[in-house]
Amino acid sequence: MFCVKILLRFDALDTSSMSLSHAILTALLEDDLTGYELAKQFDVTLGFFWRASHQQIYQSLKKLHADGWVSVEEIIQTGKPNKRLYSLTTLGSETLDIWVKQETKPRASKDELYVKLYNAGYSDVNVILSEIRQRKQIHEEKLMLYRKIEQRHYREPKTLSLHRRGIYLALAAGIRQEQGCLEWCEEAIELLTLENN
Amino acid sequence: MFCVKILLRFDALDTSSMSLSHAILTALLEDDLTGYELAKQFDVTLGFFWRASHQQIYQSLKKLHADGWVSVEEIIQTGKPNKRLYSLTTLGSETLDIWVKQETKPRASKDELYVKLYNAGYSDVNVILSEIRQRKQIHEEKLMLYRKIEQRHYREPKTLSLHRRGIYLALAAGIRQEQGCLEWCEEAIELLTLENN
DNA sequence: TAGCGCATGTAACGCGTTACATGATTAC
DNA sequence: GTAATCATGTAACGCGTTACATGCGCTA
Repeated sequence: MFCVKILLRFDALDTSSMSLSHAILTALLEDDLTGYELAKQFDVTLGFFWRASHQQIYQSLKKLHADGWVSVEEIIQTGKPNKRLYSLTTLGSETLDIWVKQETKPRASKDELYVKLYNAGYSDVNVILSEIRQRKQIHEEKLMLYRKIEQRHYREPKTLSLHRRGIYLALAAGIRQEQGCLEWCEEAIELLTLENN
Repeated sequence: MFCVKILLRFDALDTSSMSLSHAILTALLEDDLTGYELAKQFDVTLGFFWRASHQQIYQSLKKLHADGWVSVEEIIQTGKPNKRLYSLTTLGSETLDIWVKQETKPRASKDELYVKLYNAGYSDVNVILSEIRQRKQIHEEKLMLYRKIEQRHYREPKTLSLHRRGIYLALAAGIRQEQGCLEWCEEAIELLTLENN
């Protein structure tokens, strides 16, 4: 008896990962934007949930353009560098739609701080404590920012359009998360400040 | 006028990132383990906060060994493949300690679901909704698991040793997170099920 | 006889970060 | 004179994922 193994490779476009691309396409849904503007956009709204550096964005845009998911218009400027204004193509929005409809598994949020906690008792707790205190402050600041945005633009979520409700929900997730982290920091500080054992 | 640029590169060991390595070292604090056992370990406790596949782990172990942070003992077995049992070296635990004392910025938890929410109003909401419902179930299951562990081993955190308090706090963070996500899912389902607009 | 558990690995490839690079204009 | 803003990029490198590979023993 013998056995023949046949290996066939279908190197299809990997639409499943490449999430930055999809985040960019999403940002382009509402507005045509340049790479520079996208990078700024990612520093605020969308970037709360998906960080990206300008280097990454320019690389992605190049790829998105090569794949025909976005089109470019070069805008000549004087006194400033020229711009490249990107917009969604039909193919692009179709691809985005397909992606939205695909399932995505939640990726375990990796946080080194939790790994560090496993070192309590082996390493100096005060160092970990001071890091948690710092974290607490960060979460407080973020929470305040999110709440401010909520107050300004999303006071009555039920009256919003579907699209704005989606954005509100992303914000709401951020608020809950920061709130939870904040409370955790307080619990952690209390528990680690107790008389040692 | 001219200008001479001198570029010096100090390619020091990058101790700042490489977090999987540190997670492995942390796991080795308590026990000597094989790669296989580590992979299983990462499927439970530590892995709640830092996922890793066996491929990654074997690669990291190789590197950790080359750097002298762990030592190996080959264990000959019959009927099964041999094992390689790893243990922390003095250098390894020192390096770990240095890492713990370094600051780590919280990495924005990337979640594609939030990006997808920005597509509400452009793409089919029902698809997003059903994904949120699925998420809800996942969070419920995780929460139950975490609570079970809490009940079993961490009922009175204040009486625990420092080391166990650290682990409890990691667990507590997990509980809060799942709880928060769960509540968010409920809010989202309610808001997106409303009469469309 | 098919599949799972044990146990270890290699290879390919994409994502993400950091460092480096340019060059004009405007504001302090 | 210094720094920030506008605007675009390249290169190097490590992290993470997926696919592929091996091979014995036990159990349903």
